[in-house]
This record gives sequence, structure tokens and C-alpha cells, in this order.
Amino acid sequence: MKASSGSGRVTLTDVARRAGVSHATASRALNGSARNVRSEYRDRVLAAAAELGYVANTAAQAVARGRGEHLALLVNGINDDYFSPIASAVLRAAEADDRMVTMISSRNSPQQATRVVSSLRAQRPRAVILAGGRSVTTGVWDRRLSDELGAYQDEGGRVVAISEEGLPFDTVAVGNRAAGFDLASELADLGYREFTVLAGPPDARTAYDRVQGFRAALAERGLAVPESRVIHCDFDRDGGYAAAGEYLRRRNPAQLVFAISDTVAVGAIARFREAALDLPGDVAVAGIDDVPALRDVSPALTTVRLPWSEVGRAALDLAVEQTGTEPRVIRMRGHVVLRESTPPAGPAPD
Amino acid sequence: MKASSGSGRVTLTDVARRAGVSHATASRALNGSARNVRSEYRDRVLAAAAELGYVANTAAQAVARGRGEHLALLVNGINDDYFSPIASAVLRAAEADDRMVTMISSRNSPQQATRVVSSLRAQRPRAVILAGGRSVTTGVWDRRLSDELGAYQDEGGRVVAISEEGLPFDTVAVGNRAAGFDLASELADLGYREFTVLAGPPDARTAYDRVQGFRAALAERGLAVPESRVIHCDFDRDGGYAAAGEYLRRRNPAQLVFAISDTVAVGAIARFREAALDLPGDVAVAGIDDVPALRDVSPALTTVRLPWSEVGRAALDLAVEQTGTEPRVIRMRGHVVLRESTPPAGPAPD
DNA sequence: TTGTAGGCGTTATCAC
DNA sequence: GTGATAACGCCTACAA
Repeated sequence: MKASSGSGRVTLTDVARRAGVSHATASRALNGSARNVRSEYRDRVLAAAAELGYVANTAAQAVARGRGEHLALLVNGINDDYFSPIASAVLRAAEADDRMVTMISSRNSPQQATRVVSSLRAQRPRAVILAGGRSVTTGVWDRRLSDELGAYQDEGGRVVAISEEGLPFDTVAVGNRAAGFDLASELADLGYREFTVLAGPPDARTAYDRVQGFRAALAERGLAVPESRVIHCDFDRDGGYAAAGEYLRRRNPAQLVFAISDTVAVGAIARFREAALDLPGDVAVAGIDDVPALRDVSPALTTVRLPWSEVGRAALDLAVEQTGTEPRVIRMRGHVVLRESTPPAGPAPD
Repeated sequence: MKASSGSGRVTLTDVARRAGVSHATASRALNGSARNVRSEYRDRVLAAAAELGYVANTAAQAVARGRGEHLALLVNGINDDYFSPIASAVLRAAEADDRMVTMISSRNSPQQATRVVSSLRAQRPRAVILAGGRSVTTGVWDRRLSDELGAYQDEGGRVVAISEEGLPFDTVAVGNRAAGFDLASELADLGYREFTVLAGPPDARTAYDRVQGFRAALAERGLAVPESRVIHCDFDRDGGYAAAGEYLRRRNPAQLVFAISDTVAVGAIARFREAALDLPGDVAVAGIDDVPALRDVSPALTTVRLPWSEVGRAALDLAVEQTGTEPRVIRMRGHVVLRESTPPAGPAPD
């Protein structure tokens, strides 16, 4: 039944020989596109392959076809605590499609990124997906990286960017600006008027867009966030913790603290709790992302759920679909989830 | 400088031609092992490669050499909320080594797993790492999967298993039993005497080992967990939530609820909070894993930190090191982290 | 040290 | 439909 007996690998030639046909026929029966093989032969080949435990060599296929079938996923760092929801969404979509994905991290560095894309290029994947997202600073997209990706495209590869708009590639845009906008709208509707923003790094596009959207919605209502109430910080839990400390230090309390992400919000909450603040009594808190691992924080966090699964799905479709056309951009929008951390507020602050 | 000009891919032959040497020399200068190439030629080749933007085709290399340089990582599912700490540890180690990793999920199913290993085999990676871990049921390791992995080994590939002991491969064992043992020891020292165990699935090896260790430590002290206080559940947050509900229903309160993982513990805590229990006043809670995203739950969770980074490192070393010897096994042990959720307890329960 | 030639496992082009 | 035969891009004896 299973002949893992011999120590060597089984090749197509072996299968062909055993089936009494040529390599060509065996190839066609097993992996070929045109299904022009007499069923008798086809069966013999399939049987032989099964008996020998034959497994096609994708590397050889890749060199013969000029390109592999797998996808490459470029993330910009692998944290211990959370895995980029974007990356895991892409992985899940790929799983559903039975696609292999090779992951590689750019280590948050443009220099490394070009090196890394170069070695991605070496793999000749069908497409590379840029799962940039949260911590990507605008600076990462320097000239060389673009060149490298351009070269890859020239070679016939597809590039799909997630959440990084403005790149000359197919892109799936998550509505970062919209997320901020919708959140601010709902909060204003709840009666909030005075906000402090934990704004993330000044050069992080994602963070910037979220803050922009937030402010735009407020502006429509004649509200605003003065610069004195914008606190920049790292795009993670500790950044939120530190920023919350700064907030306390400034002694300029707001009704609500808007953190550009749930992780930042959680750090802030931890800090507030240390300061014995009552949440949401003393201050309300809201984030963006709706990270599942944080469902059980208390108070339950108001946030904006981003449609990561759909984003992953869309990215995969873009990566696989054969379109020689212009860069396409798919736009997605999250939705606000109101929870305990932002109860309805009185019409005016103290 | 950079000639991404032409739309075709640049091959070794192109580089050789431009440098005025043979394929062979170019190959040796760029990727070869023996450094037997006159420095003048070498420089010319390197220059030509740079000018042309040459990137070696790993697929072709893999065909020629018989095996690729990348690693394959088999996980058993990709969750939205957290990414297996094992997988991310392996990824980080690979990143440090500049190794590419192709990820694939077995989808928690033995049938799928064999299929999946088969397609892994097709990629001819240098090694495949089994990042099984938490949700692997013993049943997953059925005959066919082993056969498939065996065949892969026969072909010259290396297999490294993480946290799944007893397999005929190199393995990095995390001390699951030890984790349970150490935790129970510390808790007993704190004065706890009566425990309920949220034990995870009956057929999950990891969970089983943790419970075993827990009981063993208690036994040494003349303590025990009666079967009536063992509650099986899914190995995730919702499992913990449900199990905690069952605990409440049984009206058989214990001093401490031991959940076989932090995620389970968090679900339980959520349920307890809904029931308006005071934690840790009414009941203490402890878990295992020390998942970073859960650092800020309240009360802060007593747990066992497992050395995932070291595990990942070790797995990578095993995967890369050339040892034709017997299956090696590296054993690692975590350490207990006592926090608010398990304050010192009085010597006797009520 | 360098180049020539053959081979790695598949696919693709053509005659048959 | 099927089977030689030539790519595919690279590596590696082997010979020079």
C-alpha cells in the first residue's frame, strides 16, 4: 500500500516507469492542466503514484513553470503577545484555499525590508502580501523597497498591500480613518465632548489616519481635540501605559480617553487602575481593533471592530486572481461596538 | 545601479555573460560553498549581479541540490484571537536565523494532517517543525501521519516535534507535567487544600499532562482532587466560561480553581464575574502559560510561565543541526508566577 | 582556478 | 492521445 520503503525520493520517472508510460503522460495525469489522457493510463498512473507514495516536487514545478504556487506574507515583526490580526486573517484565508504561505518579517526596518523582499523574490511565489498594518511607519516605504517590489512585479509576481494605501499595488484598505470617524460620531452622540487622544507614533500612518478620522467627525459637530490633549506613544500596551501616565501628569482631565488601538487602551486602563481611578466613572476609554483576547477586560472596552477575516479573504483573492489591469483597491469598513467603558455621558463636562 | 528595467527575470547565465565568465564561476562566486574563485572574477561577478539585480532562484537551487533551505512549520489551527505562542516563538527564532518559514495548518484533523504533511513533503524543506501544542489530541497522531512524516525523513528531511513527546523525532519537550506539578506545589504551600480542575478535553495530551502533574504534587502532600471536582472543557476561553458555569451549577465550591491554561482561566473568570463572585475572595484562580496579552486581567493571574522563546530557539537548532544520530529530546521547564488571583490561604477550608 | 557538460524533477513543444 | 526531446535555472563532478 505505502512504499516508504526505499530511502530515496520517488520521482515522476519512477511513477511513469511503473505505470508503463512516459514521463509526459504521467505528468499530465498527475499535475497537468489539459486532461487529455486516456482513462486507462490515467488510472494506472494514479495507482502507481499511490503505491510508490509519489509526491510532486514543487520546487521542480516552480522552476519548470517559472513560478511557484505559494504565497509570501511580509509582516513587520513578530511579537510574543499578539500576532498581527491581519497576518492571521491572511493565514486563515490561505488555509481555506489550501495555499501554502511563507512568512517573513521585515523587522520594522526599511533596510531589512529590502533585503527581505529580495529573498522573497528569490522564492518566486505567486504573490506577496504586505501585511503592514499597525506599526508600519511611513518611512518604511522607502525607494529601495519599492524598487525591489517593482522588480518582483516585473518578473510577473503580484503584490497585494493590506491597509497601506497609496502604494502602486492592489490593496485592501481597512477604513482606519472611517474607524476613527465612526467612533467619534457615536461617542459624540453619547454626549461626550472633551477628549484626550493617545495617538500612537507621529509617523505611523495607521495611527495618524485613525486620529484624523476621529477629529474630522468631531469637527463636523463643532468639537475638537486641542493639541494639548494629544499624547503620542508607542503602538502597544506599554505605550498606552506610559501615555496614560503622561495624561495623569498633565492634570487636564477629559471625559474620554481615545486610544488608537485596543492594546494601547489596555495599557492605559492598567495605568488608570494603578492610579485608583474609577472606570468608566472618572474617565471613559475607547479603542479600535476589537482584539478578541481583550474581550474580557473590565470595563468591557468600546472599540471598532475591523473586518479582518474579510480583509484576509479579499487579499487572497486579489493575490490569486489573474488581472493584468490597473492596481485595484478594495475598501473595507469596520463598525463601532459600544460597551461598558463608555456609558452615555451627560451633555456637558464639569 | 539597479536595473529592474527589463521585464524578464535575470538568471545566473545573464550575470555570467555580463561578467565574462562561465555559469560555473558565477555560481561559485554567488552561492557556491568552496571559495575557490579568483578575487578579480569574483568582484566582476558580484558587480554584474548587483547591476542586473540578480536574485538566485531558490526553487532551482532546491531542485539542483535536492532540498530547499527553508523550514516548514505545521500548526494545528490558526485562531483569530491568539497565535500559538509556540508558532510565534519558532517564527522569531527563524527570523533571527534569516530562515524562511512556510506555515501550514493541520486544521485539527488527522485526515487533513496527513494531506497537509504530504504537501509539505512536496516542498522539500530542510526540516518540518511540528508546533502541535495545546489543542492536539492524542488521536491526531494516527498511523498515516506518522507514515507520511517517516517518508519525509527517509527522503532526508528532518522532523522536530515541539511539546509532543514520544514521537520518533527530535523533540523539544515543554514540561507540561512539571508545570502542573510546580504550580500545585506552590499553591499547596500557600495553604490551599481544596481544588477544582478545569481540565480541558479528555484526549488532549497537553491538558492531561498538566492535570497529572498537578495531582502528583498534591498526592505527595496527601491531597487529592476527587473526580467530582474535575470538569472537562474545550481548550479555550469559551471552554473555561462553560466549565465555570458547570462549577457553579454543581454547588461544590473549592478554594481554588485550577484551569489548565490561562485562556481557559480567563473564560472562567468572566463567568465568575457574571455570577458576582468576588475574586480571589470567593475563589482563587490559577492557570498555565502566562500569555502576555492577559497580563492585565484582574485579578492578575497566577500562572506558570513557559519558556517559549527558548523552545523556539531549541527547535530551530534541532532542525538545522546536522545530526544523523538517534532522536534527541530537549526538555524545558517553566516557572510559577504567583499573582493576585491566589493570595495566601488559611490552613483549612471552611 | 576555470570552463564544459550532464543532471536535478517537471513542464511544454512537437511530431507521431 | 502519446512519447521523445528540449527547456527551466542552478549545481557539480570532471576535465582542462
